[in-house]
Amino acid sequence: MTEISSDVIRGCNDTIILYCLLSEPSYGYEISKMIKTKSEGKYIIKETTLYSAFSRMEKNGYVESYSGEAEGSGKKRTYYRITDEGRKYYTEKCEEWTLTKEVIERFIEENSNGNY
Amino acid sequence: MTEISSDVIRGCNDTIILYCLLSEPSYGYEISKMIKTKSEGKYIIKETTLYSAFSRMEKNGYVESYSGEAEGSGKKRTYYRITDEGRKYYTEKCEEWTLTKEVIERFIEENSNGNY
DNA sequence: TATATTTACTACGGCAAACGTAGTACGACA
DNA sequence: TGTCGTACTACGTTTGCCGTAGTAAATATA
Repeated sequence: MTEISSDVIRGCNDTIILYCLLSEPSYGYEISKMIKTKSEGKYIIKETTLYSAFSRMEKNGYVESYSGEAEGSGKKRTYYRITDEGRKYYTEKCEEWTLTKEVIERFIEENSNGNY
Repeated sequence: MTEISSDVIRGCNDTIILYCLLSEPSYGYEISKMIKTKSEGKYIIKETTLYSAFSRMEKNGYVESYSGEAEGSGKKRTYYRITDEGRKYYTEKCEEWTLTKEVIERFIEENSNGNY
């Protein structure tokens, strides 16, 4: 069975993560669940990929981290909040995706299984 | 102005190049022209990217090279021909693209310029 | 005729994102 | 008591893209 291409997704992990932060701050584990759910189990982001994306994006000013705690317990988590720069970056990435996708599709031939 | 994402294209260069070889063998310079034309100038593949893709794909058995000469002159060129394995690989890559694209698009928000 | 541009590559090294492996630590559950 | 889920961190490898540079022949331009 065909699987997600990690080489294509490579250029989109930042976009995917930022999407998950658009409405409210979140943290690693929750985001990985969101991605799994939203993709209907088709894409499961690797932990190392996720956390390295966080630190890269924080360095670039697209997200900000703060320490919060899980409800009930006093356990700490690192939350991430998207910045204005991050929103701008997300928008640009979406435009870039649309353009790139259109170009790539000129070189893609859908198989004609669907012929009838 | 928005440009092609080389991080997204990264996973697709092999597919793009193989597409150019589907109908007949070709060589580096011609393929780079084909890509530029077919993408309406939006994607210009780097020479190093192209030639390293050739050697990688030849190593993997997706293309075969042979020495031919340009019409008129006795100048030599290296032509590439897609193999059966290469065609299979191309088909798989297309399926993978379609699946990956569908997943990514769940995390993309088109800007609403087009609202009317 | 001299020079620049186009054609057609090869070699080498660097970079960045993804990923494999491993390890830590705490809480819940059985 | 031990396993599973949660919530990470550290470290090193791989892979594909790309910058720079160089070669060389053919063709266009001055």
